Amino acid sequence: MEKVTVRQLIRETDTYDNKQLSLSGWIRNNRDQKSFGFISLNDGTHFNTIQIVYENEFLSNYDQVARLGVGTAISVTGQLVLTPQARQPFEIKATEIVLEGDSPADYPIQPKRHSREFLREVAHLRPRTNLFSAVFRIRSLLAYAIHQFFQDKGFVYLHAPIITASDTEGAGELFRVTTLDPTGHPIAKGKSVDYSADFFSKKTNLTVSGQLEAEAFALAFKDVYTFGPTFRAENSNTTRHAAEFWMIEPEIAFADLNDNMNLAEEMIKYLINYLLEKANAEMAFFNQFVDKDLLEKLQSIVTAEFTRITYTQAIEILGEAKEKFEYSVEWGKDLQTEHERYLTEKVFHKPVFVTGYPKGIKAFYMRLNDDQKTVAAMDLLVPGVGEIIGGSQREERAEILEERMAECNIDKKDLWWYLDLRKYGGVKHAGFGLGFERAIMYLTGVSNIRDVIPFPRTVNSCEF
RNA sequence: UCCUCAGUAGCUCAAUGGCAGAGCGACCGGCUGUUAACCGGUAGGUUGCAGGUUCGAGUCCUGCCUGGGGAGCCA
Repeated sequence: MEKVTVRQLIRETDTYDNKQLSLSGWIRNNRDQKSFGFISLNDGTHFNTIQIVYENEFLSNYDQVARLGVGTAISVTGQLVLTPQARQPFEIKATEIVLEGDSPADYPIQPKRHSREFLREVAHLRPRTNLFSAVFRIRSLLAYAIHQFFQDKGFVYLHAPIITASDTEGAGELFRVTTLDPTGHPIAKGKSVDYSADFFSKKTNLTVSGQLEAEAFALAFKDVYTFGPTFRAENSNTTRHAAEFWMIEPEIAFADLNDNMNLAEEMIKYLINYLLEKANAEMAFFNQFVDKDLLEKLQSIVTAEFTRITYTQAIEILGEAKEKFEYSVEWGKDLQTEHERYLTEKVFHKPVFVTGYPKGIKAFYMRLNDDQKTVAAMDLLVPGVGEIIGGSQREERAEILEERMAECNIDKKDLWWYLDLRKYGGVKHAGFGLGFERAIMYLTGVSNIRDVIPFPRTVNSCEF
């Protein structure tokens, strides 16, 4: 007897027509009648379920099977029969159904609509629902697509360190990493902490970005990317922030801001095309139940050229807008969420790159423009999510970089190795960071970051 | 951290200050092709917690807890 998966049956239905086969999975729904019944079975290999038909006549344990509830694991032996006139293209006529793992009546997932909030409380069971089955298969596919995109271009994949000693970027609060015992010596109340006694003999933290290390590798391999977890201990309670999230950070040498934007745009389009091609069932589901305009929106982006404007132009557009903003628009101030969303959703209706931000609101490593006032930064704003990518051309001129570090109160000694990169064969280079979860949100229409991370870590929440 | 809304059966939600309810799920029964089936019945409650006002509080007041949404910060 051939063991098959739902995925095989759906993809190669014809080759299994009328064949005897066996498969195993979990019951999504069981509808019994007097002498026959129907089970919707999902085995995890495909988004869709398949229908198992069972009849009293052929099953010795009909009464037992008829009582099996949602979530029960079973193995089925039977024959595949085409049913072109029914709602499903084929079904399995069971000759044997074996109980593998019972699921009692208090199983929390029911064949009905649940709130996302409730499902977060049962994060260990929610991947068995349609929505989360689709989300997490997309997450897996997207990770693969990202590797394929960069690997096809010859980029080298860099594993940036998770534990670092550099907290220079100022990107929010850090998670301290220490082996010191907080209940005793040498952390005494009211005294400063002696980190020389700590594991690394210095203050260390979980990384907030792999960018600085990626720059080092870009100046050896030319084109590199990181793809790994990053951490922020920021007390932010929004649908777009998590304490632990993944970032993709390509870094390209002998390249400027335009090359950087071209890469970002090409990557976004590649990812959309990849999903439209490889995740039909899931994307159709999102389009039907999560965001009715999703497919239309994504398809239009694949063919559209992303808008590119400067920060100064953005300020002008916002200044002339009839919209009333809560925060004032003024050159030198950072764009607020409401401004970003207005630009991408109301003015351009597609992704927008904003470049050339004032140096005062951007990080020290971004390359100073000739006007001495702005830096070669870029943010990619997309409808629905806001900022999805932040990047820049890096400052490759050692003197100017040191000046900027001084302005930003960064000690040269802490980043001696970063300055070395300018000293020895330093060239112009650029890179950007893409929030992996934000990309998933954008591509699926799911609006809460807690619903695209398998077991999300947010403020006050680290169950599972 | 700030603003705001909410918390009632396992879930999704009702209930003018006056008998705490429905749908789904569960359980029992019915049904010869169901599609989150359908039909009949049964069980299921410390109304988030602690106080207060009132003849009477799910409902009003105070404090706390938890969650959602928005903002800041950012990816």
